[in-house]
Amino acid sequence: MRSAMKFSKIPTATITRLSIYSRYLEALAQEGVKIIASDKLAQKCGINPAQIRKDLAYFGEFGIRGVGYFVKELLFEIRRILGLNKIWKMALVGIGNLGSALIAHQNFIRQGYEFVAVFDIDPAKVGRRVPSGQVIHSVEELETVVRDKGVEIGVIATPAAKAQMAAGRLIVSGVKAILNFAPIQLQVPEGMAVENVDFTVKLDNLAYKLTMGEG
Amino acid sequence: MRSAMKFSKIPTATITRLSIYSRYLEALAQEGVKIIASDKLAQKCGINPAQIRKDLAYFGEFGIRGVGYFVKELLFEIRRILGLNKIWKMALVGIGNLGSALIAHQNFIRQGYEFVAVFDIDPAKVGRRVPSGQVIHSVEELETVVRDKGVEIGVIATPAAKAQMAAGRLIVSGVKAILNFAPIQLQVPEGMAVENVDFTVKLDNLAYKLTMGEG
DNA sequence: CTGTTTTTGTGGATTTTTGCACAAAGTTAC
DNA sequence: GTAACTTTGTGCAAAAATCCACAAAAACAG
Repeated sequence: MRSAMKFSKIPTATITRLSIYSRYLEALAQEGVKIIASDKLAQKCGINPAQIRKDLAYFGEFGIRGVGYFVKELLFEIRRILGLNKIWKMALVGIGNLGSALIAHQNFIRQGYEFVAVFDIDPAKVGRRVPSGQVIHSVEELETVVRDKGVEIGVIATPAAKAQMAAGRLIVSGVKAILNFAPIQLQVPEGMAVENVDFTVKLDNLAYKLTMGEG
Repeated sequence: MRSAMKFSKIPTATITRLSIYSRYLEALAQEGVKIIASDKLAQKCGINPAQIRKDLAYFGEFGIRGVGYFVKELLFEIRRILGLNKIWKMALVGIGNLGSALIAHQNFIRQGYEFVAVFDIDPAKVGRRVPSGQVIHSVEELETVVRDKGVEIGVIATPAAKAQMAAGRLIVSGVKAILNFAPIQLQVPEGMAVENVDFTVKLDNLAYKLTMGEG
C-alpha cells in the first residue's frame, strides 16, 4: 500500500466527488451495509465507477480486489482526507432569512462543522439569541470575537452590497476560508480559500436547458 | 455576423459563466456604464478575458473590435440566450427554514423567475399563507395545482428523505426541470434537467483546502 | 488616406479530465 | 491446489476545457 499521498495537484472535481461519496457511505453505514463495490456506489452517485477508483487512487489503496470497499473504513479515510477528523469553527455573518436557515440547519450539517459566532449589522438584532443559542454580535465586534473564538471558516449570508465588507473584516481577523452565499465575486488576497454557493446561477442553467429543449 | 447559434454541444461551464457575466452587466448598466471590454469584465468576474470572448463566440458576435461591448445590448443578448426573456413559473416543495428563505428571496431573485405555488407535507402549515402571499398547499394536491398553474421548474427544499418523493410527484405532473437543495442524487428519467445546490459539498472543499494548506 | 492604437474573434497548442480496457490481486468452489 | 470468478488499481487514449497569441476589424489622429 502506498503510504503517503501524492502531492501532485488534485482536481477540485475529485474533492467534490469525495464529499459526495462520503455522504452515500454514511447512508450505507447507517443501513448496516458492510461492503460496497465501486460499481454500486457509482450508480448511486451518478458517476462512472472508474472515476471513483481513480479519485481514491490519488490518496492510496483502500479497496480489496475481488471484494470492494469496507464501508466504514472507506468513510473514515475519506473524512480524514477531507480534513473532517476535527470540528471546524465557523462564523456566520448576516442573520436574514438565509442566515437563519443556515443556523437552523446546524444540526443537519454533517458532523465536522459548528457555528461558534453569529453577526449582524442590524442593531435591532444584536444581543438577541438565535434558536440554537448563539448571541448575535454586532459586526463592529467581528474582529475581536472571531479572534477570541478561533474561527476558521467565515460564512457570508449578507446582501451582495455588504458581502465584500464582511469578507474584508473576516480576512483581517485571520479567517482563512470563506463560504459565500452573496451573488458577487469576492476580492480576496492570494491564498484565501473561497467557495461560492449561488442558486441563481443554477436556475439560469435550468432555464437554458429548457429553452434549448424547446428551441 | 453569424446568424444562428452553433448546435455543437456547449459546455455547462460556459452557461454558468454567462449567468455570472449577466449579473455584472446588470450592475454596470445600473451604474450607467455604456461600454465594457472583455478585459475589464474578466477582472470583475475573476475569469480569463479570452474565455469570455470564446463563451460569447458560441452564440454569435456581440462586440465591436477596438471598442468592446455595449453593456445593455450584451446583457439583453445573454438573457435571451439563457432563456430569460420570459417569466419562468416555479413551485416550491418544502417550507422549512430553507424554503422560507427562498420564498423570501423572491424579490431578490433576478427578473425571470416566480414562485406560483408552494407545498408542504405538514398539515399544520397547509392553508396558511407565506409572507409573499402564496397559500401553502398540501403535497397531496401537488399534481393538480402544478398542472393548473403551468409550473415549469420545481424547487425541492425538503429533507433528504422526502426529496425523491417530491421529485417523483413533480415529474408526473409534467415539470421538466428541478432545482434540488436536498443532499441526494435524485433518480429522474432521461431528459429531465436537474441542478443540485449543495453547500455541505462546498464546505468540505474548504476543509480540504485548509487541511492541505497546513499539512 | 495612412499609420497607430485598441480590442475583438479564433486557430491551435496546452493542460486537464474522463473513461475504457485489462493486468493484478484477491475470493470462492470443488 | 487449481480453475473460475470478481473487483480493484492504472496505463493510456480520447475528449473537453482553457488560454495564448495573433490576425482581423474598427476607431482615431494627423
